[in-house]
Amino acid sequence: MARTQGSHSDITGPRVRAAALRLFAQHGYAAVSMRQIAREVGVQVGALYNYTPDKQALLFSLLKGHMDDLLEEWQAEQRPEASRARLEAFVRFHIRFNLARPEAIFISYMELRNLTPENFAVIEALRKRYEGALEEILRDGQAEGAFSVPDTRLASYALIAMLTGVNTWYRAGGRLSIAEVADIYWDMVRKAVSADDATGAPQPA
Amino acid sequence: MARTQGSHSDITGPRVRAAALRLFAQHGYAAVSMRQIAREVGVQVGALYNYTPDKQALLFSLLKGHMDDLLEEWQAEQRPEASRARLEAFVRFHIRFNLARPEAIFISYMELRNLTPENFAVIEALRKRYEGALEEILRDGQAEGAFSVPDTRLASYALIAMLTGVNTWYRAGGRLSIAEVADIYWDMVRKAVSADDATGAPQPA
DNA sequence: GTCTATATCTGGATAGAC
DNA sequence: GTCTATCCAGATATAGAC
Repeated sequence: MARTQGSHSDITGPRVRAAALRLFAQHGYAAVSMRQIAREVGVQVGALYNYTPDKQALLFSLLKGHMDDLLEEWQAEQRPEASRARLEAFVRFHIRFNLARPEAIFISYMELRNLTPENFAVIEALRKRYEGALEEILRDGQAEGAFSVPDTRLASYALIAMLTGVNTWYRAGGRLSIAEVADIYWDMVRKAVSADDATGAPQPA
Repeated sequence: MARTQGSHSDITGPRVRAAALRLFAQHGYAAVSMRQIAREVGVQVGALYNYTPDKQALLFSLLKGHMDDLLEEWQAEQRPEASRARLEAFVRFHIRFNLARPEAIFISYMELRNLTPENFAVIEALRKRYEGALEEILRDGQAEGAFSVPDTRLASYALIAMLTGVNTWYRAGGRLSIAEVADIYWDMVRKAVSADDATGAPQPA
């Protein structure tokens, strides 16, 4: 910081992205100025334009990189398994992945409307691909009779929302480890998609 | 629109709030200018300041009014019933209430960080009161043996997130009515909090 | 690659006439 | 209560020296 001259292209680029990610997550894209980002990096504002053509491209690059990571890591997780095991893997992967990068997750949900229409379409397509993976698991399990999920589309929306919600309250160093949280959520998911005999009827106390 | 003079305090006030709600929901608080709001209402910018001391107060007023409505309507819904019936009432109320005012719900989640710390504390306290109502239902049901929810705090977060997520995909005039959506979500919630015998063991196909 | 300086624009908010 | 005009701060982005 407070450096006044010199060339550091190798490290400045990542620092610009890191600063933008942090500031966008904290204050919101529209509320963050290029001056703020420059100050955080420790350069003058003009220098930022060596690394991004404009502010919009910076946001898009962060979101695109995040979605690419997500799809790549989920691909690497794939095993040929029964639906129930695949669903459990999805639940645990989603929670673990999201909690490892809360800022990227946050801007991925909050800043979609600040993308240009073209950029939005790209991100949206990737998001649908990921969420489609969950729906496919539910469809397969329903077909096999492992789950009782009459509307797999709605169920996939419901489960994604529930799992993603972990990021709104989880704080590292709290009462529960990530694995414990995943255990509890998996238990709820497992029951939510299961067949039971209590439909409508009151349960025995 | 395009009107150039005259006094309309009785109607301009609500129109300012309506325009702000719509624009904040669509573009985000930070991205919307007072000039845009004025244009939407059909007045000049200076006139807005007859109805709000500043832009921040306008946002706070919208969020506060929304939370007051929410808590008031939920109170009116209360009946002395068994936990299971109270949970069902919560699920149906939450979905119905949220789908009736998507813009207010949207800014209530997206614009919290654009409140001043004092204003944020007020809204946050009201939100906690509402979410606490759900947790209380879960605690009661757990104590009565009607539910199997080891961690009522986490379960309340999970269910709230799942239910609130409806607003991200539901569109009026689509395949399902609000009541049908509520039926499907209630079915998942009911199972998620129920006791079952499949813990860990694979189910018969 | 970074700096300083600047062009150009838009923002929130206010003053005073009507 | 609304309008017009304006202040002033801050925004994105660029130009040209080093």
